[in-house]
Amino acid sequence: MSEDLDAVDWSILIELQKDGRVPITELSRRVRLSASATSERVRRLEATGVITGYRAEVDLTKAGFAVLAVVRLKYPGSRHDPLRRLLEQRSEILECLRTTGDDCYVLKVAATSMAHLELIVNELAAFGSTTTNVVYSATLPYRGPRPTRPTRDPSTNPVV
Amino acid sequence: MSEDLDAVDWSILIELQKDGRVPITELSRRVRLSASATSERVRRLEATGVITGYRAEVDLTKAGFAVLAVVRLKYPGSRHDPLRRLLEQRSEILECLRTTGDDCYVLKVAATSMAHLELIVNELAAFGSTTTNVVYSATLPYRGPRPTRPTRDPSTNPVV
DNA sequence: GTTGAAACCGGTGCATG
DNA sequence: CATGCACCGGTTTCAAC
Repeated sequence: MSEDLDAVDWSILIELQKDGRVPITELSRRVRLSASATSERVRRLEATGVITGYRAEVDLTKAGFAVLAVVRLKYPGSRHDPLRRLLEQRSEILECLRTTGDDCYVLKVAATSMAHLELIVNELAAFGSTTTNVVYSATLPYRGPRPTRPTRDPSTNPVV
Repeated sequence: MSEDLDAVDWSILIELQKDGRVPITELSRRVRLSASATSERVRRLEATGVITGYRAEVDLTKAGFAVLAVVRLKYPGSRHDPLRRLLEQRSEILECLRTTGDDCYVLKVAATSMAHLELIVNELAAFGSTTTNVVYSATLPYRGPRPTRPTRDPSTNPVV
């Protein structure tokens, strides 16, 4: 399920997450590797699915979405198809995570106005009770994963 | 604050959000525009900040993060600097949104194991009470914004 | 893993309509 | 905004080490 990544692989991932369009020649300089070796590493990261793709990042406000909200949905039923259909139709729903806990789903919703947000939340409320938090600002905008130094915490005991 | 985007601009944004590396020539075919006009549009979207950048997308599981969680933080104090410092240090925290409501912050945390997650949550708990939901799966993985047809909902009244 | 050289695209700039 | 062309930079592939 998970791939073995060495320090160089991580360097490459960090650079490509910062700028998905750096030329291989420039990337190879930054990771201190030859262009051909760098190229091969990137090809491998793509082939093994570590890199799932390259995307342009769009500023929500500039694109007309003045309101961002996190909506939690408590979904009593077990029939999840109707919700899936709503996710398809409603492009304002940017992300939907199924989670443990009382709230089965956590959604990220972009709206052009509070009235617009109300509309979406109304549609979601048809499925269960919702809790909405409007986002003031991204204290930390989404960033991709970075390597972890192996940690050993003495206060934490094994599960079994 | 927000830029005026016509249908062609949105076509371009949709394509570049799907594949941030499509050649201009291919992109121009998809949006049915000449290469030079397409190039100029893209340049403008970048210059006005609608497109904030291009990023490689990394699969969390393949990168060794078996556990993803949404952590909400109820932060009683008003001194937010210590939290900012933690966000800097802890690369496992992928995103942090400041929101309205009882929970001041919503964070996305990637961990290699439940023990690892516990470690991070312990650190966050130093700031306030936390609520953690572990993610089963992304019912809808993050997707960027798409255009909205102007909606007029009769059941919704103006704010003032 | 490195280096170097070739062939191939793709992007940019410009002129024209 | 479309078309065509020349120029240049980056990529890919291949060799040899």
